[in-house]
Amino acid sequence: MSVQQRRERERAVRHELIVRTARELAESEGWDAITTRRLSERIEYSQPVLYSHFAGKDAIVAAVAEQGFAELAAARAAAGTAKEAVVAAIHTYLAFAEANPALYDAMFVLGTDLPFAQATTPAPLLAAFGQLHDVLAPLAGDRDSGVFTEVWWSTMHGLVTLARGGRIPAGGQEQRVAILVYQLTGTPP
Amino acid sequence: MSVQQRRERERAVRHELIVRTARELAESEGWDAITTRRLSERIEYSQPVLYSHFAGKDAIVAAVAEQGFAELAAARAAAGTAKEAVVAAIHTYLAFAEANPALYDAMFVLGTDLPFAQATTPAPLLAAFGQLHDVLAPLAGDRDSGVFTEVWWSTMHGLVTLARGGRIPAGGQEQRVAILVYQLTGTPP
DNA sequence: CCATGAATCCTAGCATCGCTAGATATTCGA
DNA sequence: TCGAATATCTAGCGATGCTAGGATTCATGG
Repeated sequence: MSVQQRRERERAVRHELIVRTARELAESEGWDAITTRRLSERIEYSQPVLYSHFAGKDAIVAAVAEQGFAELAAARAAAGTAKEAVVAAIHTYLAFAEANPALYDAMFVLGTDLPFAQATTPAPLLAAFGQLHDVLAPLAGDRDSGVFTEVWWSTMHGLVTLARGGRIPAGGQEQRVAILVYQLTGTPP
Repeated sequence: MSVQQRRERERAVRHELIVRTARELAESEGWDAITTRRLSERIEYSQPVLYSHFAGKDAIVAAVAEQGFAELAAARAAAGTAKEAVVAAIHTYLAFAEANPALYDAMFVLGTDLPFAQATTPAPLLAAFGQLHDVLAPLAGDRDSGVFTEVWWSTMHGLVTLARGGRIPAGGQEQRVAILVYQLTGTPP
């Protein structure tokens, strides 16, 4: 039985190698540059090996995305007052997106058929949304805190994607965050 | 000289045919289903004809996007009070995105190398942003109205893309708009 | 009215893509 | 040490965006 265990261990290592390599490659050259051939070359295996681990390229992207959900959930910022918590959460979110653009795309832009807000939604994703909810809920007033969170998440997501696509100047995010905080808390940051 | 004029006219007609067909095809089957072969078959010309009109597939998408900018700018809503104008603008924007998902993607999601907020930015795009700015500026208070507009545009864009990707339930947009209006104007819609 | 030159368009092909079938090499148990 | 099962690779399929070069059409000058 030990043989099989070793093999499963080796498979798991290679599985992780594929995900890590895909992420590194995407982060350095963008998802468009990720082809199964280049990826297989990087991990020093042939193409079909990828398909013994994943159903297809989309599944690899999804695996990278899931890593991202876990990391985003883990990037919990230190919380002081309610307002400080909101400011910290916003900066954490935007910094995460800026530091890991390809990862962010895998999570929130690509693969529009991920199971979100469903029974099969990945736990780390629920955790990440839950953290944002916890921080924003105190500011919701008499409005539904879940919908309230969705709206402000949309704002942050819009800021990230519009800035990344060059639709709004990439440089002015601080000013926008200031307005965001003002709008949320009623006072400047 | 008349011959050349007729030819230019025919070229313009075919140019418009390509853009219109690409848009229809994208709207009915999604941009992923748009290939140069399928597109050329639809217009009943061979593939290379496309390249005599456009530098490549991206340029065709960009041409479709530019149509969208013009239409969005033309979809100016009737304005009453400042608040009514804001509510109308939000609904106009979201309705536009919902009615023309592929067009919206061409405008704001695909082709991240479009010239936005630059000297070469298409005039209809500036017009569309300017209209949004005119509506939102009265609510900006002491904050920069341009940045203020960018933030709320980001919110709407986030609502559109997250809902389209299934990240937030597609059904609850009305509730989110209500919160959006409340947050902007201080009173429920 | 015809031949010539240019403009126009299409056939055929290239490199690359995601993915897969069948052959080959490797490894383990008896 | 040998046979069987497992693991991996080579080779290839259909489809992609895009392009070169030949064929066809067409206006024009004699």
